[in-house]
Amino acid sequence: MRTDLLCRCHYFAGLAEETLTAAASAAQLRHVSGGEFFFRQGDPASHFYVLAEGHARLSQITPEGRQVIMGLIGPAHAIGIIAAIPGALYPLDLQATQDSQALTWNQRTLHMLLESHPVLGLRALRMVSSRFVELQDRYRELATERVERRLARAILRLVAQVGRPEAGGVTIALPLARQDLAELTGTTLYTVSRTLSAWEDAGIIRSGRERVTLCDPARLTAIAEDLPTA
Amino acid sequence: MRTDLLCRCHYFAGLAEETLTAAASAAQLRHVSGGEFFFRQGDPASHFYVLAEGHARLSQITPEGRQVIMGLIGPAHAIGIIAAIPGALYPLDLQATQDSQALTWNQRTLHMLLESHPVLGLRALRMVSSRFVELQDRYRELATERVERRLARAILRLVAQVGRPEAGGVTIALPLARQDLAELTGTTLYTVSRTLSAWEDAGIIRSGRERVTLCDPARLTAIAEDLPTA
DNA sequence: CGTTCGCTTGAACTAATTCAAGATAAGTGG
DNA sequence: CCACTTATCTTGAATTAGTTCAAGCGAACG
Repeated sequence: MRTDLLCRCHYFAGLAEETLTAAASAAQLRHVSGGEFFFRQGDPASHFYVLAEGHARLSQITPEGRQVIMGLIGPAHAIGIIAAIPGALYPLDLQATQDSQALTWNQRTLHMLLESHPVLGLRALRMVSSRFVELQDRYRELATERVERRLARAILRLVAQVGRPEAGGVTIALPLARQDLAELTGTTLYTVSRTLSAWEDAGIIRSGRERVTLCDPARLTAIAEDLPTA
Repeated sequence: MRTDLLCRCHYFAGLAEETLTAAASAAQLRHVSGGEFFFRQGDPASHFYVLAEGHARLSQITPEGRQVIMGLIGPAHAIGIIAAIPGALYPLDLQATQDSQALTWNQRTLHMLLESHPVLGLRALRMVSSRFVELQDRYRELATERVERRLARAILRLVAQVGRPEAGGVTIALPLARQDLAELTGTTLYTVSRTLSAWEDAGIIRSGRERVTLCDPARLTAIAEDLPTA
């Protein structure tokens, strides 16, 4: 079942059976309780992780103490390939938001794997590059777009990532506070609350305590893409 | 002299003589006139570049036509390692802002180099990772900090990168319009102009047409870091 | 010498933040 | 089961940082 998990993860998907079993058998299992940290910003990058169960939050904290969420991590996400680089430090926090389990490889194991399966090196480059491109897009959004549109995009992304179909809509299957959405989109909890309220009045979403259900994806997409609101 | 250039570039710095000469002799030289593009967003990522002479701008353009500058590139900067990934597309534009020359490797050459010199694979991962971390920092800045502070940081970075000492200060050795600074910091040319004017009145900088000279680095740093303005 | 391009500055406007107060919902313990 | 406590969310009102628009200046350039 470990190899199943690895298959679902972009980093390992489609690799030779032999590579997968080698990786799977070299992995250790680590459990982290909700609220605890897999690692902290500034720690030596000692381990590479593939989340097996639970959810976690990648975030940075500013010198003034304001938090910025760089990503929400679910099962089959790979995190921390930076551990392949000798001497590197983690650039952000990875905090479990629920009780979580992850497969993990330490630096030495990772190096052995990379040496005996060179394709993993190219995969690592591919993964970091694609994250880089995503981050660039978010940067451009933040630099040029209004809060409402950024929030719309964030919700669409989350629905795509962890949406659970339900009567009358798709619910984001994560406890997600207004504050979290604010830190994810670079705004304040008040603006998020106001915007969600407006969308709820318009019948685009339904929402409650730490919960958002998307009812009218087409209209939210129209907001995200600035299409005519016909 | 090609190997000299490579040595000054992070990607190749400190590698074995043999690797450097292999890379240098496999490279082609490409000339691009000011205003022309090395590559455009969406083009197949066919070449890896190390800029030898001139300057260039990495930028994205929004669907609405607003430009965001992701970086300013000078001699000895490596760009486009994404060409090592089969099937990848360039995620942004690289436009020469002056007549420029670059060493370049096409995909096939790059693969041969990477295969015969495995250290280059790790270097690639290291380079992308470190750019990723930088971008994360800029993202956090954009999400949490005011324009003045972001502008201060941008100028300090540029001074560090391409500062030329001069009587009474350090000048950014690049034609740099207010508009460029705006696109670099996610604001408008008007706000940049007002902020620079205020700094000039305060004696922190001197500035003119497409030119900025930093006179009082300490005070600008104080603004960037929000230190007491004693 | 006139035109262009980049820069400055004022004035009006607006999106978003901040602060404050209260409402709602979810636990907690008696 | 109910009162108490705590955390999340909502909403109004005041404020502000930054944008947008408009007009004009001044240096560079053909």
